[in-house]
Amino acid sequence: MNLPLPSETIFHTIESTIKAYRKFAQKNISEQIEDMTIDQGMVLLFLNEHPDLSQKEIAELVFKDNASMTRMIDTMVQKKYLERALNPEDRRRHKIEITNKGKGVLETLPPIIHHNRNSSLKGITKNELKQLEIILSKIKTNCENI
Amino acid sequence: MNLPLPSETIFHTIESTIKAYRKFAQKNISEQIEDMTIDQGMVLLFLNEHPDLSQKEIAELVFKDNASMTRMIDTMVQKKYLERALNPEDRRRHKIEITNKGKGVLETLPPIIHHNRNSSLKGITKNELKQLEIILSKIKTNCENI
DNA sequence: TTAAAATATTTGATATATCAATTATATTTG
DNA sequence: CAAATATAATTGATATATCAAATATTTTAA
Repeated sequence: MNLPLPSETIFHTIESTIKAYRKFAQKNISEQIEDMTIDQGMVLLFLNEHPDLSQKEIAELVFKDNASMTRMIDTMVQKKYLERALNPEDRRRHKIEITNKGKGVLETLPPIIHHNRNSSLKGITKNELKQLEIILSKIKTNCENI
Repeated sequence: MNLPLPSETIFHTIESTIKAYRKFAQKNISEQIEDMTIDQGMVLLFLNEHPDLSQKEIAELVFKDNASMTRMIDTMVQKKYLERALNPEDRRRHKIEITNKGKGVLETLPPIIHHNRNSSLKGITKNELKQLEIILSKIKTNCENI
């Protein structure tokens, strides 16, 4: 069969790139904010912009499943970044509210993230980014429509 | 600050692509092999090609840390895909051996993986793949050298 | 309008991720 | 050589991933 090893494929490159970015980004966040993961930070950013998101919707935005999101929000509630309130409009959903501590993080986080994105994309042209987007989207579409 | 939401960045695209591929690949594997994850399959492929790999080396190849690899191999030993033997050359390392059951998987797995890679890359030119590789490597390098 | 189906969330079980500390063995250095 | 250092693997603690099943509520349909 002579199948190339996983380490010789583009999927390995994709995976190693996103892991390198996550590690880099996490390091820069941890230097300034105690006890805050990238994913928790993203949850805060999304909720800040779209306060009516349900857990399920947040889960999709950060690529988690519902069960993981339940537990992630449990943790963030424990750490006082979030509070769960009932949603009178639909009592199956919870309204997730950002606490003052969470709002504090939302002051500190954006410049860090801005720096993370900028420095990891340094030297990459607008056109390259566009190409990257196009090619990756093709792969994604292939995986989803077969 | 007006920071774009994570969902509007290239990192989101990268992440969603690799997740889509993993989901697609896992589905195709699960249809034919009971109880086998992509990562476990990769461990088998690497060990088959390079039988002297240490746990630490395997861990790097599949992007896990040592602790995860210890437990992953525990699981694969329990499921009879692998056996741990002592390595007389260096008794800190274990020699990981593939069982007959593991060898059976190595017959079934390669055509599935070949199909996964081929169909997810359908319609993508050699040149596009090369571009993808180049651009991602730049991002990775940026993340690792700052 | 009530029964059935759908939806959002939670929980349980098991695997994996991650960090720090520990153990066993090898290597280096004074 | 003996002590210090380095390396490979394990373990403990906690968080997250994933699937399946359960719960609560809402929507749909007979």
